[in-house]
Amino acid sequence: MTEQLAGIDFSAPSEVVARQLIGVTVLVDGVGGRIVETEAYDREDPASHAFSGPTERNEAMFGPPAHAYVYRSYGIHWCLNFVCREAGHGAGVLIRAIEPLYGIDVMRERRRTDDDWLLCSGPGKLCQAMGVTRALNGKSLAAFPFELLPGTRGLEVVEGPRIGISKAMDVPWRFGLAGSRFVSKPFRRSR
DNA sequence: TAGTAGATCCTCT
DNA sequence: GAGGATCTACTAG
Repeated sequence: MTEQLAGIDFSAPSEVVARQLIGVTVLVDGVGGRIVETEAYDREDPASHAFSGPTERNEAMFGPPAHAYVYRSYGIHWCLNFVCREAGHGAGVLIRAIEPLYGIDVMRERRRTDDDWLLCSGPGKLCQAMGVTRALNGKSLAAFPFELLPGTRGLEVVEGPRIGISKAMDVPWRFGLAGSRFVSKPFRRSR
């Protein structure tokens, strides 16, 4: 149905969507770039906001797939998730890093840096650079200001343990574009 | 260069 | 009242 966006089936399990999102270009109001790093979160995942059931904050995560779930982290930063699976499931993919391609000047101004790596190499940074706030929580990824463009197929995707969480750290649900210098932390090259 | 701690505020218990 | 899917600056080696 409409869960297909940029060639991605958002009704698939979060770890599948997280892998497929690598290489896809995401824009917010024309500003953004290519996704180079994601993390998958699922309802049955102790590290996930959805683990303890629906609340006012994570309501969007239990909404329809291919929608945005934006939350505040550590009271300071915003983090952007894409909802997947089906409505009511409570699964999502955290966008951790992108390669800046569009509206770079705008991002540099928002982030107050000329270093492209510092623009979007982390969940909080990319939200600041792209102007993501809670105003976008629950918005459809198929409608303005969001825009998703299909990525290059056949990209090499690497995986590893997730970052910045205190539970289920051994689950390899972090995905990244192999060889990209724009990931927040380098992946340990898997053989 | 790598490691550590503080900032800051919303949400849940 | 406590903790968190982070970022940044500061310190030690």
